[in-house]
Amino acid sequence: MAGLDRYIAVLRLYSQSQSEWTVIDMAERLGVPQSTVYRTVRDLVGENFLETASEARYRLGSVFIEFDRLLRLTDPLLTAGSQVLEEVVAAVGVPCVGLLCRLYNDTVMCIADATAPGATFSSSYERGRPMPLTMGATSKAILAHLPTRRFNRVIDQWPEARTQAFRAELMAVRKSGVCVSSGEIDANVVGVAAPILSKTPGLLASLSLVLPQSIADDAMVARIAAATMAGARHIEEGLASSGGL
Amino acid sequence: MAGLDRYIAVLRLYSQSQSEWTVIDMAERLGVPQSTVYRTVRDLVGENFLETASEARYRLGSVFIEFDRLLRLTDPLLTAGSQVLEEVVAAVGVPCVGLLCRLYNDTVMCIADATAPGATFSSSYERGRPMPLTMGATSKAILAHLPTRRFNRVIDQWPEARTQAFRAELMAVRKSGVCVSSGEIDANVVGVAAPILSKTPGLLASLSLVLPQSIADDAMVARIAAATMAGARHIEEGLASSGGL
DNA sequence: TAGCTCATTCTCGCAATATGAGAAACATTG
DNA sequence: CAATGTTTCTCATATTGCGAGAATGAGCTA
Repeated sequence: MAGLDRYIAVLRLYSQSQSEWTVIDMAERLGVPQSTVYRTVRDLVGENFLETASEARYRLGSVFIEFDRLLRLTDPLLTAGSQVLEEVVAAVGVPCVGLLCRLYNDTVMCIADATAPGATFSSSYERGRPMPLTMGATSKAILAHLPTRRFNRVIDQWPEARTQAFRAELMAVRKSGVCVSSGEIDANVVGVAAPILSKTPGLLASLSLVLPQSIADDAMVARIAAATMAGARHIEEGLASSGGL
Repeated sequence: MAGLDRYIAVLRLYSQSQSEWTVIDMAERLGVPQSTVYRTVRDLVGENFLETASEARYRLGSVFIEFDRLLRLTDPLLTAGSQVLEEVVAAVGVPCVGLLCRLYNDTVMCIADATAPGATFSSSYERGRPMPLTMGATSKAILAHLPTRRFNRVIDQWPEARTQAFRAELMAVRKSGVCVSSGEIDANVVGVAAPILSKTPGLLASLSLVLPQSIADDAMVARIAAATMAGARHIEEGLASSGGL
C-alpha cells in the first residue's frame, strides 16, 4: 500500500462506533509497522484531517467541515437544489421530510434535507450517510436511471434485487418518472421520489418527500408525486442554466 | 513536493470563486507537469475527493459530506455542544444567532450554529468558514485563552492587534470569562461570547450569541452574557463526562 | 468514414522518497 | 528519579512516484 491509499486507509478506519484510534491499534488493524503509521498520522494531523484527542488518541479533524462548506457553496446540485427542496417542502404543506440525494459510487447519499414544521419523524437518509441503492423510493428512483451496464452490475450484487418483478418495477419507475415506496427503509413512512437527470456524467440524483403512512392516501400520494416531479424538473433547469450543462 | 502534500495542494486550489479546475490549469498553477497532475487527480477521484464535472473539469467530491457526517456524530465538542447551543438560543428568547466555534490552526471556525425564529440577519461565522482570531467576540474569547507562547506568535502576525490596549482587553476577557464586541465583524450586530475550556490539548472553543444592536442595551447584554457563560459551563461538563477528559 | 482536436492514460529510465526496525528523545506519572 | 508509554529520528534499502513524451481514446467536423 502506498501513496494516497495509506492515508485513506487510516481515515477509513473511523466510524460512528469507533471514532478514536491510537497509533498502535491502527498499525495492528492495517498490518503495517507503527513507525509508518506515526508518519502517516503526523502528515494527516498537519493537514487537519486528523487531530489529537486525549492521551495518544486521534480523531477526525475539522478540515472536513471546511471542505463541506465549500461544497455547500459551490456544488451545482446543491446550489440548484437546496432552495427548491425548501420550497417544495413548504409548498406541500404537510408534516414531511424532503431529501435531495445523489448517486455516490454504488450507494445513494443525501446531500441536503429539509424538515417541515410539525414533522415528528426523521428519515434514515441523513445528510452524508451512504444508503443502499436497491431499497427505498429515494434510491430506486436513481437506480432506475443507471446506464444498463452499470445497472446490471449493481443488481447482481444485491441478491434480493435479482427478481424479474424488481426489474419490472424499475422499468415502470423509469417510465412514469416517479417512485413510491412504503416502509422499505423506515417503518410507517411513505417515500415519494422523482429522479433528477443531467447531462453531466455520473450526476444522477433524486428529490424525494417522506411522509407518515397515516396521511398517505392515494390522493395525497398523487399530489406529493406531482410536487416532487415538478421540483425535480425545476432543479434540472437550474442545473442546465448554471452551466452544469 | 511529495506524498500527501501533492494531493492537498490540488484540493487547496478549490475555493468559492473557483470551484472547477482543469488538469491543465492545475498543472500550470502548481508548476508541475500535466502527467503528474493527471495521476494525482485520478487517485483523488478514485477516493471521491474529486469528481468529474463536465468537459475535463473537476470539482470537489462528496466524500467530504460523508466525513462531515461522521464528525457531526462523533466529535465530542459537537455532540456535547449542539444540543446546548439550541437550548441556549431558545432560552434567551430573542431573535439571535448562536454559534459554537473552535480554534482551527490560527483561525476560528464555526462548527455549529442555531438561528432563533425571527432572526432576520445571519453571522459571518458560517459553519466551516475559517475566521480571523483577532476580531469579533467569538474569536477573542478564544484568543484570550491561548497559551502565552502561541498567543504572542499570533499577535505578532496581526499588526492591528499589537497594541497594549488590545492585550489589556483580552486580559479582561480572560478574567471575566466573557467577551462582548459590537460591529467588529458584521455591522449592526453585537456578539457575546464565552470560552469553552477543556483539558484536551488544542481544544479551545467558544459559545456565542449574536444579536441586533437595536435590542442590545446593557441589561440585555448582561442577561445574554449570563446565558452564554452558563451554556459554556454546561458544554464543558458534557465534554468532561463524555471521556473528553 | 476519414481526419482533426482535445483529454486521458501509458511507457520507461531515473531519482527521490517512503519504508521498516530499532534506537533515541520526550513527556507523564508514581 | 525510575519507569512507562508516546512520538520522533536514524539509516540502509528498494519501492514508488516523477517527468517528458508517445500512445490511446473519445468527440467533432467535414
